[in-house]
Amino acid sequence: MRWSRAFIPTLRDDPAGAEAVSHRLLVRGGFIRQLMSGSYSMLPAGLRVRNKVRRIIAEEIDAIGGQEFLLPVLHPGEVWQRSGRWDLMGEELFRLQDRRGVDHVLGMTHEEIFTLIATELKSYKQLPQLWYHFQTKLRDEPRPKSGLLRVREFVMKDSYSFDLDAAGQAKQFEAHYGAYSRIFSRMGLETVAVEASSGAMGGTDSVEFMVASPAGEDLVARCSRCDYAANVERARSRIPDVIDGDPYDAPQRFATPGVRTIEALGRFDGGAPAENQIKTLVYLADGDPVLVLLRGDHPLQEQKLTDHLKVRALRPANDDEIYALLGAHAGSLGAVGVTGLRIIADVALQGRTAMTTGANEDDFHLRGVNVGRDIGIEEWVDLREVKAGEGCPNCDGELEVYKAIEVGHIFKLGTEYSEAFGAYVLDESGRARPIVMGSYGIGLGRAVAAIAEVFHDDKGLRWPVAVAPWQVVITLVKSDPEVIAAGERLYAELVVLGVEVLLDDRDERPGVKFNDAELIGIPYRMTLGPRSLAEGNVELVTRADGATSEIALEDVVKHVRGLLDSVF
RNA sequence: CGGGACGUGGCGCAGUUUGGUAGCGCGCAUCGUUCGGGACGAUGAGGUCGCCGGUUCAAAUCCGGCCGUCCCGACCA
Repeated sequence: MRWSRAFIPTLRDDPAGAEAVSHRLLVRGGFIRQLMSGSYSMLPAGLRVRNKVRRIIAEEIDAIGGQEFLLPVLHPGEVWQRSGRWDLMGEELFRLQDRRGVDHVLGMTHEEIFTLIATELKSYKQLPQLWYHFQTKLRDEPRPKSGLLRVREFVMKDSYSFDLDAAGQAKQFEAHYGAYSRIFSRMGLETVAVEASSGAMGGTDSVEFMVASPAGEDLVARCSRCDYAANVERARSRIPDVIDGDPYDAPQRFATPGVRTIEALGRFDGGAPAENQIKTLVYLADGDPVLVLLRGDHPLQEQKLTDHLKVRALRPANDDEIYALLGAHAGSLGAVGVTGLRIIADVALQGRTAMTTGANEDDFHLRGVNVGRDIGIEEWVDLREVKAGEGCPNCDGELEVYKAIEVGHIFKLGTEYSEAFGAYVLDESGRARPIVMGSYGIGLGRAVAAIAEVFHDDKGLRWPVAVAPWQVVITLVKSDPEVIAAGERLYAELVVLGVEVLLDDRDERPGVKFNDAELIGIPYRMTLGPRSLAEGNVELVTRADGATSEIALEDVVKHVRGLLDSVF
């Protein structure tokens, strides 16, 4: 491609308001343009990168037995009603009606439609199956952000596995685990596979592939010693026991004027340190009130609570709702003597005695509370959000916590969808069995953005060769006929070799060309000008490290073959 | 949905407080000089000032409503 004919609209200034580095650089480098909130056009350079990512994914999924499909984006609403997700998905699901007033859905994922096709499987002899497609997903995100990292419309590779039993499903899950590791490593991304919450996908087990990045929206807890890693939505940790004071015969009420916070009660004369307090939170789970108890210094991990309750909408109760339920305001709440309300406690409170908590009367607290004796706790659940520095649950190492981008997510779905749609096969004994499913997703745009988040410097992007829009740029430093001729010869040689080359034949000053090449991040630049030409050389500059060398023109082909060996 | 900010040539911004013929930088076009690290000069093209309504002799500027975008939070495979 000749740069003078290519549409690569680079910009000198950052786009207004853009926060994520990848977003700024992808816009400035002429890879993407925003159409509206959470919706982006791919420009030629951007599409070239995305297609590289797409091909890597397709190769690796094909390698584990995948067959490519293409399913529609427009779905009948009835299908989503049958799976139950018409109600479950809430406002994130785009819905519309056709001219006859029939409900439709814009697909946010394709479990339903693939399962519908899987109803044609009739025998265990047809299993296992692994089906996938690359298709646009639409999600009415409440807040799209960070450029391509969180959007309302994006293309995802989603695959679906179909097996006779859990053992077969586990095998396909493992195969995906391996394929995903290879996919991300081929893109240059270092990923950590973490235990994750399955959220609205349902199912039993799920693993996310995470790329450490300050632009990430997830928090990963990872052991520095063993291989334990989990999304904080799921992560557990080991914490030291607290030695409780002498038990009381019964809780003792005392006045705490003006004390409204855990911290204030810690400082209050006659109060208690945070780890000796019980924090009482009131939540509404699909409208039903729930009391949630944690140690005073422990934050609630809301996703853990959502997962435990298996509800759609969870939110903290507001002041009025709290007062109506407990007769006191936040800051003086407690669960002692409360009946008729669902009470869920974090496991760190198990066996604790001589605790202090609110008395459900403003400006009063209780001390000497024995958790097991004085509170009617029905459910003990791990609800605490782990902190960096706490102990690994699996070894004596320590956890670190860092931000990460979720670039892939694999799920064990079980038989939820196959049962809903009647996807059954007959087994060897002639018995009908629901197909055991898995689903596995990678968002193309998010992967591109994640790579950009990792591979950039103050000059712009530095694509790994495997995903670069072009592998080599030939920069003609002067528009002399000899230079142009030499450049075109070199260009032709490389094209024949199968190299993706951009020939910068623009009538621009060298500085502009160098800066643009660095901004869009082409891995190798060959500079050709009168100076090098006189010596029969080209200058080769590696974008990643700035390394510069002179190469004899006749050796270039051989040299490039060596450089790009890995992608040929 | 709560909080905050913004909307002015393709891009980045000033001008709004105090109403009076719309400006700057980059980019773009033509010519000339330059040109191995974002050149310089000259000339020029390009704007419904987000939209609708109101106030006024007069609105980018004041008032009301709406729309859009971004950031923080809530939310979210």
